[in-house]
Amino acid sequence: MVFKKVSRIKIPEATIRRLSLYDRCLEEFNKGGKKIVSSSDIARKCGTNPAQIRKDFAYFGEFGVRGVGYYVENLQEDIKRALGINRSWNCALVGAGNLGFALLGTDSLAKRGFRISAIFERDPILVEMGSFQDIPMFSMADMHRVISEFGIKIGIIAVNPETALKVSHDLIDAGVKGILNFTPATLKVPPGVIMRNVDFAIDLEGIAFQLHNE
Amino acid sequence: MVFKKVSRIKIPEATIRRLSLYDRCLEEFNKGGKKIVSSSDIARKCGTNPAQIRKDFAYFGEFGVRGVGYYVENLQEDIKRALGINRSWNCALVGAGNLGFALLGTDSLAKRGFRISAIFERDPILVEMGSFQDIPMFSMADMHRVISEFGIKIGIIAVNPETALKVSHDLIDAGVKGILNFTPATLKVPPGVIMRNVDFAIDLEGIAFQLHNE
DNA sequence: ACGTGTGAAGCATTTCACAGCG
DNA sequence: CGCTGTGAAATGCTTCACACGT
Repeated sequence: MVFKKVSRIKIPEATIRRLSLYDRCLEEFNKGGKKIVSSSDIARKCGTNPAQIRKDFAYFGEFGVRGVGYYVENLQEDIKRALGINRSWNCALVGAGNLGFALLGTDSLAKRGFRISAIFERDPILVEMGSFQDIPMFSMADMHRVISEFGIKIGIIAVNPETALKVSHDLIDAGVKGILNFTPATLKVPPGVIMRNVDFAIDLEGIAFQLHNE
Repeated sequence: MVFKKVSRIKIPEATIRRLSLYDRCLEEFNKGGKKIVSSSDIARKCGTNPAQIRKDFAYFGEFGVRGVGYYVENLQEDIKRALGINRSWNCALVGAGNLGFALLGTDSLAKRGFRISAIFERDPILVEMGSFQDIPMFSMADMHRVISEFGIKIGIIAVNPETALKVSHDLIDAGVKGILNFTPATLKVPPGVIMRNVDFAIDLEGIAFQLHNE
């Protein structure tokens, strides 16, 4: 197996998203006891085409064996390495409302290597509790100190839209380099900081549009 | 203003997403008392470029006035019409866990014309309550009957991943044509049914990838 | 013989640049 | 004159088809 240096080739955002998907598929193949898969196997399972998959891999190296296929376990390792999730990432959750609890309640983040290691919340009564599920909980005022102390690089904004702008500034001031924003607010970030939005309403609007035009 | 028939021209998914964004921006311009905006105004506010915006509009018609710009209110109407959200859509929420409550607790869906008009939940104790925030709550077994009676066309899956596959089948059987899936399960749908996935972990992996490569 | 890896072709989307119109 | 609307150019992404290695 050969692993390219990612160097200065621009890799399509779509490729990255698909790699995450492939990785999930492989998880299932693995559970099913499959040792070797072909690009067509993966394609069938996750609804892309085989050439796409091989091309996606090719950005990062040669992960397979010609005439044979891909060794499931090796491939998973390679993909994780390519994505940078062959390690654990500490995240800060800002906002302990229903959405925040939903994120804490699912294991799908932890399973993918994202550990929420601090919670920040406005409501003093909640903060009073000190922690939730063994994750320490702080007031908003502690954000700068805690995030730099913990060396947290990823922040998750799950507050109400009005507060989102201030929170994003505070996170960035504290040294966060990547933000996942669950509010519909359009937040601007300085270069060097990555920002990704999750907006249910936009997805629903996409659905509405399709249905609208039969 | 001229409004094209959407006819059989394929409109990029990305254009649809951006239109939703533009609409939000206009909301803010509107609140700020602005009556007329240019494509550059919108571009600045939501981080695209003016040509992109004009091109996006052009798929649907001529929304502006040459030499002048766009009348904010008219433009919003036109965009909503283009997206098919100049009306209200009834949705069914399946799963009344933290995530479900988070969706119910935010007004951002209602503000965009999506009304959750039925909740389905597995836990009998919750179902016993009969309703939540005036929205009737049913057991899973009632899904087929209620959805066809109410004429619901959009379903939101907010259950655990193991249950997601069955729920998707049940929704489709009941006549749902669009599904928003919050689980990481990869669900296949028959032609004629739209499926959109919301997967936080994939977005986080996108962030991790960027950070990983400086 | 088989399935990967990859240049080249094909398609889609974005950006440019300017004509058109108030 | 200014800003939209739009063909044409540029860019980016996906699919094809076949050489290559096992």
